[in-house]
Amino acid sequence: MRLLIARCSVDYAGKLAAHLPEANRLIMVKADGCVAIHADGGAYKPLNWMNAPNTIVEEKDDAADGGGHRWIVTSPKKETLTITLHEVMSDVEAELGTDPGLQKDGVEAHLQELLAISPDAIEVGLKLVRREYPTAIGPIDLVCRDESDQVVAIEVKRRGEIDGVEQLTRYIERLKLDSSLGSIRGVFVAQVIKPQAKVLAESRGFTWVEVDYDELRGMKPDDLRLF
Amino acid sequence: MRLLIARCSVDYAGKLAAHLPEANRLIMVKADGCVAIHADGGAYKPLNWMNAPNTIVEEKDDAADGGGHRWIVTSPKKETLTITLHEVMSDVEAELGTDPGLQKDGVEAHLQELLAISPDAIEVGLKLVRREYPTAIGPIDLVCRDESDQVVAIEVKRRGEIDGVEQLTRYIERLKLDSSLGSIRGVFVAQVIKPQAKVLAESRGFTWVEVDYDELRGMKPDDLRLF
DNA sequence: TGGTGGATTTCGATC
DNA sequence: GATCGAAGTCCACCA
Repeated sequence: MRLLIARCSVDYAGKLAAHLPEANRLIMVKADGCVAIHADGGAYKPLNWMNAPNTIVEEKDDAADGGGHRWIVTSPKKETLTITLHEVMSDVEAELGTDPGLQKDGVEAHLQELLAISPDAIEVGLKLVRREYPTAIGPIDLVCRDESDQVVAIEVKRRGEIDGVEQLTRYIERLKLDSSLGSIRGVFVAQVIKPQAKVLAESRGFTWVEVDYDELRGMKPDDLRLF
Repeated sequence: MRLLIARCSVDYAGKLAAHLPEANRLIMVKADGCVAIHADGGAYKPLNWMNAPNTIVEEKDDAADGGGHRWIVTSPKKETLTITLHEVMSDVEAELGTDPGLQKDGVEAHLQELLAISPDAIEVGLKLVRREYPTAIGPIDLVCRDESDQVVAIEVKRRGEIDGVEQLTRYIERLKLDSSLGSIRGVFVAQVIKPQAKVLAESRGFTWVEVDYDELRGMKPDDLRLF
């Protein structure tokens, strides 16, 4: 990884066109050839970047002031990032090696897994029929039967938004084509559900449930915990 | 901005739980207090991060090997990032100042603007009735009338995906409540439309059109160009 | 390799 | 401050 702190200006031409006026910034070049240009603020997203694979050409540029030079980064997809270096304040290079990677716990997949084990957390008496129930337009997160044996289609999200309700709507629509299942109802489950999504769910005749991940995890055997 | 290259291990507890085993990485601390931990590859997204605002506490940690120390980053929202530094290979600090920011050209707003000027690019004979046509569930990008004077509702996206078709569906549904408009049809317009979105659009009775941004821009007066 | 859906999405506009 | 939609989204999974 190479880290350059420099006064620079930048032009990008590719999926759109973008320009950065001259200012002090960090230019990060990773081992895989990807380039990112960071300002001193604004979350983790760089102002401008080029993903790998890239070819980076460094050229002396007499036109640039301060005897500067210029980096031209090009990707196979006709994208170009042009970095004009006006003044380099720092230039550090380091070999980091490959990263063992990130272990995660608490994403949607885990939530779905926990709910498959404990459907009671959604609604008392619910029994799992199938997880990832296949349909022509994609799998339904959970399909259960309630105490009165009615089929219940369940869409699980970490954060419940309007898209999730639309998704559930399409699934239910699809399930209803299969007359052998009897009448079907939908439940929208998430850790947090936005008000608009609640309203849309209700207007579609679905119920919604907000569940607590830590409580759910407390319900399951410890050996399923990652750490 | 402070840039630390170090052998470190990291734990995050917040919206989820995550762990990074010991390895060499870049730790970036920006002026606004946000922290990002980068590996030497993998686009611009860091392995782990904490957005501003944060408080960073550095503590000597006799438990850590190599006489290392530990950074504890906490946000007001009960998130915690714990960075254990085993060995610091480089430590650079620089004042970058505020950034003038990025100028963009070619985003959805520009596409919509261009299509409002040249609806012919969508379909010959189309005439604009209104841009951002208001409805109770949000504005319709473009409402036009075709050569036979039928009302045409148009949803514009940079990239056409299934969500955009759903959006158009809701708008048309809404417009049909207003009987004064007569019969209405929908057109889905984007620079690129995914196959699934094409199929869904057709099944909803909409037509779809892929338009070329550069060609469109060629049609409009030069003074509207940013650069 | 391309399509699809999730994300600690981030970011900006608008209410 | 909450909400909503766009994004050069990134990313993993799966066909």
